[in-house]
Amino acid sequence: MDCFFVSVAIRNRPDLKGKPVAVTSNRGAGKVLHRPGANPQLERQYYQWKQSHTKSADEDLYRTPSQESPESNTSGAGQETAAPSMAEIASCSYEARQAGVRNGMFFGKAKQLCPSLQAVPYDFEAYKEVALTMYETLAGYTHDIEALSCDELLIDSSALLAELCISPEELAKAIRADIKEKTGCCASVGMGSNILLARLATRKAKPDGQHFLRSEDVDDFIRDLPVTSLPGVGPVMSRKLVAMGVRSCGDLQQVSLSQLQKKFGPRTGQTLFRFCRGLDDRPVRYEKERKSVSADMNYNIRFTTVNEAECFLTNLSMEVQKRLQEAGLRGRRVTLKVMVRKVGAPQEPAKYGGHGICDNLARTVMLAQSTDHGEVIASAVIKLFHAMNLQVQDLRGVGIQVQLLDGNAHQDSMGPRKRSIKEMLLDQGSGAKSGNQAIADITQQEKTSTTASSSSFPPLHLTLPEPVPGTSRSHQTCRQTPKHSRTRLNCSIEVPSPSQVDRSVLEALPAELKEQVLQSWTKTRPVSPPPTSAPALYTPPVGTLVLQIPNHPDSPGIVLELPNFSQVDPDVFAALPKELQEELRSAYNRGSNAQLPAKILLEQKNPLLQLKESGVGIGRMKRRYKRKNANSPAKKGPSPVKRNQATKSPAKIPPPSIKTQEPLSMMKAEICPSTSTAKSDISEPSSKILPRPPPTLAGARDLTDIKTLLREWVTTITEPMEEDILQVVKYCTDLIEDKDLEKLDLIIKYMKRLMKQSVESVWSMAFDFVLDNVQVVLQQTYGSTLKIS
DNA sequence: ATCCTCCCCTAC
DNA sequence: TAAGGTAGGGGAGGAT
Ligand SMILES: [Mg+2]
Ligand SMILES: [Mg+2]
Ligand SMILES: [Mg+2]
Repeated sequence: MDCFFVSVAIRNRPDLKGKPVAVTSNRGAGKVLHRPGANPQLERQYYQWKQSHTKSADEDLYRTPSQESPESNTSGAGQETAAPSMAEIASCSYEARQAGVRNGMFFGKAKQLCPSLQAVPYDFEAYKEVALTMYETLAGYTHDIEALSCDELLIDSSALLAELCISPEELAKAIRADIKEKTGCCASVGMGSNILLARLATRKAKPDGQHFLRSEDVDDFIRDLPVTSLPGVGPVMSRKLVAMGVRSCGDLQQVSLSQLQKKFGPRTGQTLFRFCRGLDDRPVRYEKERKSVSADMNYNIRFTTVNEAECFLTNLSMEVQKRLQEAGLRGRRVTLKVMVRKVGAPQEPAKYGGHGICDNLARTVMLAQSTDHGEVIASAVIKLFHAMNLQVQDLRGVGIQVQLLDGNAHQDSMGPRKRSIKEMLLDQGSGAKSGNQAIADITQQEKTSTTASSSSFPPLHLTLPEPVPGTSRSHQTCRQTPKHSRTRLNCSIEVPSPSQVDRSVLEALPAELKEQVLQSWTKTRPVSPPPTSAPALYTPPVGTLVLQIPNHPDSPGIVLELPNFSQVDPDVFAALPKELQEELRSAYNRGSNAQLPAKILLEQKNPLLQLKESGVGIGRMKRRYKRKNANSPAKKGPSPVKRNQATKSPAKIPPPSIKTQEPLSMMKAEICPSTSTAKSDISEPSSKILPRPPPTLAGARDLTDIKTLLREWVTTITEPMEEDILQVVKYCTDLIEDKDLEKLDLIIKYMKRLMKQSVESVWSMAFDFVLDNVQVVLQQTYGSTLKIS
């Protein structure tokens, strides 16, 4: 479904139809008050730099469609008061796309591209209603449905087509008309003989269309598709493929299976090999067992004390408890995932409350038995949290996951009752795969007026299909068993009584829930159950759609597991890599994720040591890198920045003194109580008032020292680490703040000489990165930039 | 070999 | 201000 949110939003806004529209939290102008010191370019350029320098040799290269558009406005500089809004666009209309607007784009930038862009707010209740109506409508045709998201689903239509004796096109047409009538939104339908082809066809069908990709046309169709069209091929794999000279599916067909498997692993290699030929034997899975339940919050995470963090973890655990219980699940494995401000990244990212540039870490623990209790989860994650030894004030995101869910867990014995039934069915279904079935992938798009009342069920004459998909056999067999056997199957999962059939089925807006979780930790009220706001209506199991079968009002009904809503239109992420979202997840964090050696644990418990190290902000991290590198085939030499810091003795606890004595300079804010010491005097907010010592880079302050450091850095290392580059940027911008432009100028020039003449082009790019950021800050601060000869 | 853990990547 | 969520697949590398 593209622009689902927009389609829903303009259902009742005929004035907006045909206009560029975006769903976003920013209302209107696309400008916000400028926050001094915010440097929106840093994160963007960091990402771009990363992207280009990981792109291996090939340069010119393929860029994924829709990924590029000229932007880079360094503007916004002149205006003291207004900065472009960094609210993300969750969904935008096709008219907006025409102007270059993309899902995931910042609203401020979108406004520049498309000044007439209209912002409309989220409306989760309406999404629920439309999604529900759409599923209800389709369930009137068949139950051979796999729900992919609130706006997208698969239908195994083989049985239905056989039964109705109509063509796929006719079916698609009928379905689309029906959905449009009932929801006021348009749906697109793609059809093919397997899931892959149906999906590819859907892409072609959009917007507001349908396409049947016939088997005999597949070869010609697929040959010229970019590899990114294939499911499972995103930006990273695309780059890897491009590096091998593979850009299109046709190119990919030329690569041998063994080569693909060698490069991407046995499973992924095989999938690539098959997909690029249009082959796919995955069955449509009517019931998928959920494998994990989780809750994450990666914005507005700012803690100053361990207690706050623990409190938040507790509340988040309660949220997970709630989701587990709503789903009727329990799990035995708990994972804590955190985002931690990357060393060298700004304390506050340009985006308000955003997580900025981070490292991701995750730790997992096995429970004695499965649980759905928030307290148990909380105690587990708090232990994990302490084992991670983080600086609480650098925490930027937290997530808790529960896995190995009851009923899913056992591979062999027990648990499988539900499973084996399903697999039996699926086996039969997939056995029929070879047949002529069509799988439809429904997509909703546009919206007109009428809102379908979700109450009245269509007295459809369409007969329900056989419970078992596909098999061309048995016309009669199925005829008798239809809904009944399927219903029984579903009953084994969860059948709320038919009375609640109507709404409140899909999950509530996560944002609201999170808001409360956030509120509650603020109040440092440790145990109180999370204020389940709006406990208003009774809610049947989350994500479950209960449907009454048309001509059988007294049947128990069927249950479709619907995917949860996330906060954004599912399409957002398709266009997202360009924006900051993906930057976070992308790869660069090798090495920083290693488990902390026991020794570090000791250090952390020593407040004195901790203080010193955190004063510079990189000591602790550096040691981690170092140690990791020592164990694994090191690719890069140690960074002089590191070495200067504290890494002298690789294995021993470093003498607490060494380099760290004076320069507690630039990262005042980091000089905070240690993480693990439960109590420690707090001295932070006052830091702004203190006179600021001159900026330093890894402890070096004098020009000569800086130069020496830089020279050592560039000459002894083949590939700079991101965090070191960020350190340099930080240092340079500190110089600007310190008004020491003369020094800045000298250093920039020195760096240019060093880095631009390096044989490694990475260094040249690193310089560009640094310079770009320096210029942006200069522009913002002084309205002009540095001239570099 | 097979598992387990810690990721990364991708879809929506 | 902004509200950057949720889930699954699978690879790398170590443990068994
Ligand atoms: Mg979609
Ligand atoms: Mg937004
Ligand atoms: Mg793809």
